[in-house]
Amino acid sequence: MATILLVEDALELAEVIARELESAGYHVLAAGDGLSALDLLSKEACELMVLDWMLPRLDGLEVLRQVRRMPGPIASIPVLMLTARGEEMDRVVGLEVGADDYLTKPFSMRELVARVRALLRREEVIRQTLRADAAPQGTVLDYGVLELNPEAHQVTLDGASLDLSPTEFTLLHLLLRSPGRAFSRAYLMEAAWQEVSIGGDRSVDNVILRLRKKLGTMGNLIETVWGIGYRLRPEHGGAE
Amino acid sequence: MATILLVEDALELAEVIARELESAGYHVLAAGDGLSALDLLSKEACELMVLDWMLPRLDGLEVLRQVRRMPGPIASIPVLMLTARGEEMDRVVGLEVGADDYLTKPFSMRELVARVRALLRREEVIRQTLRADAAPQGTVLDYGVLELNPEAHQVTLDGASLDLSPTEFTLLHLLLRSPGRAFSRAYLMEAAWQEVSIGGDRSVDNVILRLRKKLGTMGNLIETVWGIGYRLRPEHGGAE
DNA sequence: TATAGATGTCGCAACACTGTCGCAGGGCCA
DNA sequence: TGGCCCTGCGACAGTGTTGCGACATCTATA
Repeated sequence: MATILLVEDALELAEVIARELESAGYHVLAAGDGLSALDLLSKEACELMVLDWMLPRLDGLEVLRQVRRMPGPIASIPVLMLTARGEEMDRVVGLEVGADDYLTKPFSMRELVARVRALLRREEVIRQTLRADAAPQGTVLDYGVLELNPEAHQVTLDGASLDLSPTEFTLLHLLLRSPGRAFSRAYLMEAAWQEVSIGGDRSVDNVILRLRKKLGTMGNLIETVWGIGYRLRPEHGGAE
Repeated sequence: MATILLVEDALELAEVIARELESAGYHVLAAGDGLSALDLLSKEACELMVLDWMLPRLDGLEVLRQVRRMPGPIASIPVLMLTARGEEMDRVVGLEVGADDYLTKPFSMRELVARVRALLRREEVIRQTLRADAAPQGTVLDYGVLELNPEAHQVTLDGASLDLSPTEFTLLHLLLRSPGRAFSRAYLMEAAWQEVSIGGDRSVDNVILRLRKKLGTMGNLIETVWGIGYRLRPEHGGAE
């Protein structure tokens, strides 16, 4: 699981947050001030930083600045800022230095975890996008009797042309690029809709439903991963 | 490597972005306001523009408008717009003015780079395809009962000569060169009109409409790809 | 300058797409 | 086993897209 660097000087709050994140399945490193945060960051591999605005020795803003100036990929680590005051000024400054998201105290642990999860997910979407981008775009994807041609924007099933709507096409394309991999609804939402999902992810369900219907007997190619989302049935020898 | 024009008035953010883009291998030019952006753009060769929505002197929207009105190919430069979370600028508004993508602050640097790369890549693909499509082709194209002779600038349907207007001819020629490939309206616009489409792509519709009409019963050779554009029905054994 | 053909724009109607809802069925955990 | 949550699925309404005729504009030509 992902490692999160928590930078918070208020000990009690730090403990609560750490516990919460850990029970959400993350590995948490904690720092009580800015300097040790920077120190830790340069030594340990972290995927995300939760950073309090007010810190002893080196405040959050300054930490953020320095992080962004660090060499290597660590400089672009996603940062979730915690700020006590909701004053507009603070936000603007924070954002301009390059925080990825912010949360104003007081906040619920539920919300914190949600934001963290969202940030990490977005990061994953980005990584995938970059990878997909490196591959030739117009590649025809083959998957048993299914064939998807991005250039012609067309899908054929067993040679017969399938008439898919844009959304259906995008989603199938996504699934087809990583057969066997399970995608969460939220992930699919962000990747195919380019939007942050705010609840109501039944839209994804519906597209899947329609896709399955159009696939007819091949509808079972799309498997449901209970409690998670969907995936394309891993392709194994001639099981058609 | 590609040159990117960064237009952002918040200095710190601009620096962070510039550093990030540069370490991603791009050459970055920076402007702090709209006027200097336009100035720079007309003097230097840039492949992409990252444009903040809120700018002193001339806001992003206006800059974009003027850019799109500039003479020459520079008008079609890909633009990635930056907006703050508060300023409700939807995809809709952005796309209406002709932004190719947009990002809402706060965003991660990784995401920015990902988008930039995606835009440049898309542009590159389009350029290549356009070049290929523009290559002189003297070959007579056959497509079932349709025959197009570029030299004679003539089309015959079932042996009978078809009277096409120049635009209609160009468009049909384009479609005919890649049967089955789906063309977006924007692409057709660029290819046949040598113009950047800024909305109003109903012109394409109309040419298609007229083409279909002239093709008579064969009008259904040109298929509509919903939400995308048009394509010539792939030619394959009597699947009518 | 008048005319005809070519081409872009507009508006309306038809249609496709998509998100939401409610209900039913089934898996998961205590 | 019972309750709860998740998923499947049909229906429906709002929205966006396309087809198409009508009209305005532009251009070349006599």
